[in-house]
Parts: sequence; C-alpha cells; structure tokens
Amino acid sequence: MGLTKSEIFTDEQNQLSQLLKAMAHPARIAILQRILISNTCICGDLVEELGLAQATISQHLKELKTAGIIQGTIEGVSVCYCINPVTWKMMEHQLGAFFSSYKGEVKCC
Amino acid sequence: MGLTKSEIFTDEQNQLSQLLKAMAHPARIAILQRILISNTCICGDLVEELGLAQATISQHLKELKTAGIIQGTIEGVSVCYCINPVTWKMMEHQLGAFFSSYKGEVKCC
DNA sequence: TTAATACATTGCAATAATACGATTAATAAA
DNA sequence: TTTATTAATCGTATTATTGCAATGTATTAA
Repeated sequence: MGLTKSEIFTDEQNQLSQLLKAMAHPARIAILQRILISNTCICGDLVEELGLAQATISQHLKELKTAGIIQGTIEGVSVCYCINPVTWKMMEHQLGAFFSSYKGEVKCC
Repeated sequence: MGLTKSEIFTDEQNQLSQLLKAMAHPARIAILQRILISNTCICGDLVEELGLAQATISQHLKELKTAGIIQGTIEGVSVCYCINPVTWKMMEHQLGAFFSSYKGEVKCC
C-alpha cells in the first residue's frame, strides 16, 4: 500500500530511521560536509557550490532542519545554518553503539 | 523530475548516501538489530517477529543485500543472512569520521 | 517608497519506495 | 514422485521523494 507501518516498530527504530533518511541523500551529505568544514554557518553559498536550483537547496535544508540535524537563524537578509549539537551527539552515540555491537564474524554464513 | 542528480556529487557522497538509504527504514533497522543480537543468522523468523508480509520482508532483505550491508547463503530450504563484515566496518569507520569531524559549537547561530 | 537581495513556498511532473497477494522456484520430507 | 516448506519474484495500488519554475515574503539599500 506504500505506507510505512511505523506503529509496529519501536520509537528508537522509527527515530533512527528518520534521522538516517534525512541524511540519505548526496546533496544533504554535501550540505552537512560543507557546514562541518566552514564551522561558521553558510546559506546561499550552497546554491553556488552545489549544482542545484535554489528551491531545491532550500528544500533539502528544510528536511535537515525538520529532522533536527541542523538549525538556522535569520542573519539580516540571509539565513545562517549550523549543526544542531544535541541531535548530532545523540546520533553519533546511537550509531556508534549500533555499529560497535557487531562482534565480528563468528563463522556463520 | 524526481531523479537524483548523482553525477554532480562525489563518489563518496553517493556511496555513503546509498548505504544510509538502505538502512533508513524501521523494518531494516529491526532486521539488522535482529541479526546483531542472534549473532548466528536468521531467515523466515523475521516474518513472524516483525509484523510484515513475507514478500515485504524478502524485499527489505534484498535491499540490504544489494547495498552490501548483509549477505545470505542458502541453508537447505531456508536462507541464512548475516552482516557483511567488510561493508559494516567500512561504514562504521566512515560514519565515525563524519560525526567526529564536528568540533562542537563555536558560537555560530 | 522603491528596488534589490536572499530564502521560503507552492504547484507540477517524473521517478522511487512501501506493502501485499499471487505466483514461481527450489529443496526437504513422505 | 508427490507434497510441504521456504523464500524470491511479479504485478499492482498507494504514497513519498526529487527537482525546478514561478511566486511569495521579508529585509536591506537607494
């Protein structure tokens, strides 16, 4: 039916998958990398640097913001975006635990 | 147009976003968690444990397999799935580097 | 006030993803 | 061989995502 049955999963599973989904696009990875490099925030620079239309960039920024991964504040005419430290650290911790819970190949298949 | 312009992004950005996309679904998170817990692989148990149809589970398993996150081998009548250690470690390392590259809030916005 | 700049929103078209019933393929048990 | 079991695949309906032109909104500069 094309509708994810989120009610049958745990809150943790739903939350983590939503965060991952927000990051799971090359443009949004590129945006995050750009924010991470120039620790100071950016805005319309992205439109020039990535080869996408302004409306598209704005849409991607909105998705990252809605997911809580970034935050933005109005700075005169432009808008300044940066990492949301709370979500970032939460995600870092959660993913770290998830990946490190794998105890190597125990000769299985 | 509904078509991601992968040609304007780096291979790293495209690859990482594809791996994240493969994980970005609660059912697939649940499948991975299940595999991580019962270090020994599983198969049709998932159909009982998760509340999804067999065809749907099979589809999710295929996506994880296509992305290279899990691997499966035929074991009699059933199929045994487990983590692909190469991709897993690669992803763990790449995501670890990505998240740890954030140097805290430098009072920005 | 008027014009310019920087983003956000809206609306549209095209493609992708989700879920499942039905069917198929392959192995195991009788 | 026949039957049962397990899982993959196909077809289809529904919903979500992607990308952009056009438009709207708010702030700054003249």
